[in-house]
Amino acid sequence: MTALMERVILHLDMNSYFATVEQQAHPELRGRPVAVAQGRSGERRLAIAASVEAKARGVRTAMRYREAMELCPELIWVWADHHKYQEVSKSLLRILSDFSPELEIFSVDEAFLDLTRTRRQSDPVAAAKLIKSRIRAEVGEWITSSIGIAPNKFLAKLATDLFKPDALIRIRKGEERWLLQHAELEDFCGIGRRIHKRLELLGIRTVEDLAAADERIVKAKLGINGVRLVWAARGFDPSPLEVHSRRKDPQSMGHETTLPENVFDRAELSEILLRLSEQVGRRLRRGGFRGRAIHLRVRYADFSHDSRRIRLGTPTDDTYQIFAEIEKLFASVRYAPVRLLAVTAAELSRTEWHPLSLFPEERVAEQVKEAIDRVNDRYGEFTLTRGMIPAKSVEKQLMPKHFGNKRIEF
DNA sequence: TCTGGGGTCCTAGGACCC
DNA sequence: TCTGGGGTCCTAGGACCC
Repeated sequence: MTALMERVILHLDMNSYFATVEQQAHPELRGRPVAVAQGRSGERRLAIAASVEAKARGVRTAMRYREAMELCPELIWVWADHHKYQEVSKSLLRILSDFSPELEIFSVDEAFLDLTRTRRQSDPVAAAKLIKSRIRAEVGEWITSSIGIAPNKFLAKLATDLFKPDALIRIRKGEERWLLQHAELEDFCGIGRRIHKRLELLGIRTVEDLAAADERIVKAKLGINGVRLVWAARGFDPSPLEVHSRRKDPQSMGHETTLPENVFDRAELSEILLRLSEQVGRRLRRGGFRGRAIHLRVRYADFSHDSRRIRLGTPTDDTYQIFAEIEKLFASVRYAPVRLLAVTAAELSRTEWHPLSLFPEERVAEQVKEAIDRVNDRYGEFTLTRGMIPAKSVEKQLMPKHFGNKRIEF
């Protein structure tokens, strides 16, 4: 009975990933405190990763520039290069896929591997050692990883998280309690600040409390996720791997930006929304998707936020249609200084092949869109951008009011 | 204690229909 | 007409992850 076969799940987590990739790429950074920066220059810059040397000085992920510099004045800042991290990630995944085809990409620096039905199943620790050494040899000596092995995903990840960095730990069936005794509720994947607070209100303060909790009560208060947490506290997690090669299409595509300073001016905010709509539209077209729902999110200076969503009659990948919807949504939100804007397309579907439109103006619009995308693919984002008019007929419906006179006639 | 940018999933409640 | 119950669709928002 295969159902009774003990699962062997391996979880891989890269140590200080972005920072070690930078140290690998730039030898002069090795052994020195490095922070990988994202966001705007100045006060709103933020460390999204820190090297072990920086962490030793108290610098942590998601720390602001000023605070990090106070803790570690000789901190070296490097701007994040996500393209590079993605490329390195690909070589990691190539190594992992040599060990099992059942591979789930959890994030740019984390993955699950199911060894249950492979020849590695009998000695997963040897496999893990081999994975770690191959990463060092083939990706870079500075790139280190942690690996946890357990009968399910939850325990494998918990093991990695509890024993990193540079960990290699195996939890066998029967050893779940031992691992869970080392864990706090905050260590659980799925328990953030809010859930932790709500559990506390139920009198649940430890992993033991959670394991002993009445499922029905937790479900009433926290829904289905609460039940999953109770199971997890008992060492049980039935969730399957979301295998990469069978992975579902994305559910949504979005872009957001935190403004260098708070903005009140609607016209200025509209321009930013147009740029975000363009980024979303381009990504949809490049990926061959269209979105049926368009979603706007606004974060205000005081950190409160509004969100608005609209469902379209037919899915779209058109920048100007996305923007037209976003403008309508934007008209319905509060009028207050804005800190962040986000545009997302959801309910994605694959773009169907369609014969060239019968209507000349639509055909022109399609060709113009493709031409713009080609130019931007080649010369970079926003080489050709607003001010472009797809076609006169389209212009009437879709061109925003404040486009001004930067027009190119086709 | 207010941190960026990319996502995922779940739930409450209103609108609408029969 | 203001009265039931059930179902579905839709939006806003909450919470989590890295």
